[in-house]
Amino acid sequence: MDAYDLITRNASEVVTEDEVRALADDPEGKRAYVGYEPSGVLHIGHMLTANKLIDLQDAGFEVVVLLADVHAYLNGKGTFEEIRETAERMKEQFIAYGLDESQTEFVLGSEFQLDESYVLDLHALELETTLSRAERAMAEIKSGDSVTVAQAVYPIMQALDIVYLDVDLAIGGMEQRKVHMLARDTLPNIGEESPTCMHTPLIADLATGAGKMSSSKGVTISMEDSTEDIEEKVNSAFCPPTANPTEDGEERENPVLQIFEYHVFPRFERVVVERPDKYGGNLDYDDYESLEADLESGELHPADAKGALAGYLDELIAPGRKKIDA
RNA sequence: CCGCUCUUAGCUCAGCCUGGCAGAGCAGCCGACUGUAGAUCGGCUUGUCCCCCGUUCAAAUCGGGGAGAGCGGACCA
Repeated sequence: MDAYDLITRNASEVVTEDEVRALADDPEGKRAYVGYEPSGVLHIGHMLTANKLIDLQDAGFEVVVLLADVHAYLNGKGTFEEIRETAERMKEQFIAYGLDESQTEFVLGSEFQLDESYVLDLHALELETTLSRAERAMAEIKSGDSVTVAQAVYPIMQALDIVYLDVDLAIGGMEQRKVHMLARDTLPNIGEESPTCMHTPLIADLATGAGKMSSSKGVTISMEDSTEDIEEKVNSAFCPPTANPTEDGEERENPVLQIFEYHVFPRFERVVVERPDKYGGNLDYDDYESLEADLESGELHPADAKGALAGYLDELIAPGRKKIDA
C-alpha cells in the first residue's frame, strides 16, 4: 500500500485530494491532529479516528491528540478539575488502545488556548464569523435547543486550534466537516492558511442501522465493556444479511459490517469466523470485501459474523479495559 | 426591567376551562417466530404532574407566592 492509500484508507472524505497527495509525497514529520472532548470512557467512535491516527503514524506523521478541556467546559461538561481528570484517563486509554506513546503528542487545550495571542486571534476570528454559521457548525445542537454563546465560540476555537497546534492535516469524524469547512473559509480572513482536512465515517446506530451511533443515549461499545457486554451488544445489533439494507423503504447501514470494515480489518491481518461443522466449518478472510461478499451471498450467516466480531472487538478493547480496572 | 407563553413517563404531548384512581403515541424491557438482528404478533414497566403555601371531604386541575425556559418590547422622543 503506498503512502497516499494508507493515509486515506477508510476515509469518507478528503479535502482536498490534491492537498493530501502533496502531504503523502513527503509524509515524514508532517503533523496531524484530532481533538476530543474528554468524556468518561473511550468508545468505538473515538477508536475509529484513533485507527486513522495509527495509519498516519505508520505513514510517518507526527500525531497530536488534543484533549479539549476548554471545549468540554464550554459544552457544559463539568468543572475544569473534573474534566482534566477524565482527560488523563482518556490519554491512558488511547495509549492502551494502540497509539504509539513516543510518536503521539497529547496536548491539553488549556495549555495554549488561554494565551493572550490565542485569545486575541480568537476575537479576530469571531469578527469574521456570523452567529448562524457558528451555530450550524455545531453538529450536536438540535433544533429547538437554546444555544449559548459558549457553543458558538466552540467551533471557532476548533478552527484556531488547527493554527496553534501547527498541524498539516485535521482529522475528524464526518460530524466535524462543518467545523472544518468553517475553518477553511475563515482562517484565510485572519491571514492563516486553509487547513487540509480528512473525515472518517460514522458508525451507524447499532440497534437500527440508522443515523449515527450515539454514546450519550442508546448503545455504544466502549472500553468499559466486559466480554459479556460486548457479546450481548453485538448480538443484539441490527444485521440483515446484506451490506445495503433498507427498512421501511429507508436506507440503512449494516453496523456489524461497518465495524468489521473500520475496526477489525485495519487492525488484524486475517479474520477467522469460527463456525460449527453443521454450518460448514470455519471461514477465513484476509480482507473486508470478501467477508462482505460472503454475507451478501448467504455463505456467511449474520449470527456467525457476530460471533467473530465480538471476539475481535474484545481483543481490541482488552488492553484498555485492563487499564480501567487497574 | 416589563409583557405574553410554557413546565405532566426517557422523548413529543393530551388532561386543567367545569376538582373525583395519572393518560396517549413513540422509545424501552420480556416472550413467540426466525440459526443473528430487524419486521410481525403477544405481554409488561415507567411519574417529585417544576417548587412552596393556601382553599376543599378531595388539587395536575382552583387561589397566592416563587423558580426555570421560550418569545416579544417596533416608530417617535
